[in-house]
Amino acid sequence: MTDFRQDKAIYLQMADRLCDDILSGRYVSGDKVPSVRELAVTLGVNANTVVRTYDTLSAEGIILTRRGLGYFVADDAKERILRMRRILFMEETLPELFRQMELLGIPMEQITDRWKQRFKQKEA
Amino acid sequence: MTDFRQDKAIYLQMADRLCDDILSGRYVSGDKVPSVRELAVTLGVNANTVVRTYDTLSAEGIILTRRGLGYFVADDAKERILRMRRILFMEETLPELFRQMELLGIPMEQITDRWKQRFKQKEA
Amino acid sequence: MTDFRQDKAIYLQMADRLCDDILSGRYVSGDKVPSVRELAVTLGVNANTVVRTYDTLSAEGIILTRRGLGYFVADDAKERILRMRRILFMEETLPELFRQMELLGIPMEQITDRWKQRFKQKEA
Amino acid sequence: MTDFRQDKAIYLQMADRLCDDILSGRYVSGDKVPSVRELAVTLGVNANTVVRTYDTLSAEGIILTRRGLGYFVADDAKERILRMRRILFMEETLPELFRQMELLGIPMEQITDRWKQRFKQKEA
DNA sequence: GTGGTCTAGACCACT
DNA sequence: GTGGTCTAGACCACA
Repeated sequence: MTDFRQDKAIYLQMADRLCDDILSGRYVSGDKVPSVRELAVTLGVNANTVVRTYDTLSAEGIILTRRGLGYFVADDAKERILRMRRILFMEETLPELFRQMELLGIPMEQITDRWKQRFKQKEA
Repeated sequence: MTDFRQDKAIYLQMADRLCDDILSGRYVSGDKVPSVRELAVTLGVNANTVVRTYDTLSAEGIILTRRGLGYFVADDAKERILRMRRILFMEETLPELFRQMELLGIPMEQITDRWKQRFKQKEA
Repeated sequence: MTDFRQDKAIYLQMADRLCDDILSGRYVSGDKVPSVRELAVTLGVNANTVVRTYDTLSAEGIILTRRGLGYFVADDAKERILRMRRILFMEETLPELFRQMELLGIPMEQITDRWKQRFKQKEA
Repeated sequence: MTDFRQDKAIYLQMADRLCDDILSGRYVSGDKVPSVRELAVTLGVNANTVVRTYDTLSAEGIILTRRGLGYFVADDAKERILRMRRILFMEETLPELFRQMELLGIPMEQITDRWKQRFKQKEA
């Protein structure tokens, strides 16, 4: 059981991670993703949990199943994820961020400062 | 049943909103908050759910109960909330925001632009 | 275990039946559908199987979940089902029907005759 | 891997197609059907899958194997297929069609219209 | 070996 | 009592 947060279902966190991996290029269209049993062992979760993750992603058209062969990254997987995530970011994350900034009295400069700091760290 | 997200417990969302109201000044120290029954009717939720909200906030020292009178906003409520929220913002919200920006390829300029737009709207 | 066909997953057959019931008006928008455990007992299947059925329908926007209360038929459930089914009928069922008719040398008159027979039976 | 539906076993879909070809006259009694390896390459499937298809059709008496020579269409293949398919059509396909028509409110005229359209297209 | 389905049973959170 | 999640383990079909 590797590092999963308590406040969100494991199968959803696994789905999010796979999507992250597709966005970052770790998996590209056509790639085979780990088999259900393999991933279950790797992450120390039950096979059914992996099944649920793959089921979810499959329903969203992000991965495809080929009988007896495994799950594969869909052709337009990255585009689909980007589209969904961008909508989520613009319509949920950002408004909520701004709301918090106003409530907590955090100025935009503080955000941009942190952003630059992060950038410097990455360079180093 | 007014607009609650389904991915988080209603009683926690209600607690969050009450905290928001304290931060925004809608309620100040010493104010009486709505009675359990009243709030239950207003929001269309079960009375038990409201009880749980107030229990949670009580345990955090944000509201206090006076037997037979109701719940009242604690003296240092705003400070307590600010402290907790700021930590949450800096250690959770912001890192996650930056991670998403990098994954989605969203530049900081887009964030600041939106921020300015929001500011203009508020003025108008 | 009441009458389920062998060639299709039980959870999908259950989903189909619920959709049939919505189309036929047995359930209308806002109606509560049987609880997971109740339906499991009624149909003699495992609760997890019912969960899977409801999960699927939920993902398709046909039913909605309210925490601690149950599953309810969505507002536009009937329209959604009709839309999906009609597309399936026109693009899959009908072309396949015609193909079979040609291969088997079955004339349209035979179909219409059967249809009329069915109609008479229903009247009686 | 040419266009196979995912809701039915590939080997069964291949069997169906071969039967279609026999019904349509593409293959007649005594004809040799493609070798396992050839068909496997043509359709991009595993050779084992083709073997399974031919096994199934052999068991149904639709094709016959001659050791060292290959598989050949049986004498009464067409009649056998016609008999099985007609029963299936009348007892399964047609009742289900009618049920769908009633549920979806599709009148028989719409079916006959489409049928005529299809006929015209074929003539042209 | 791969996925797909189902069962049994447990624990949790919410209403 | 309601749904939500997870585990354990089994059996099947497919490649």
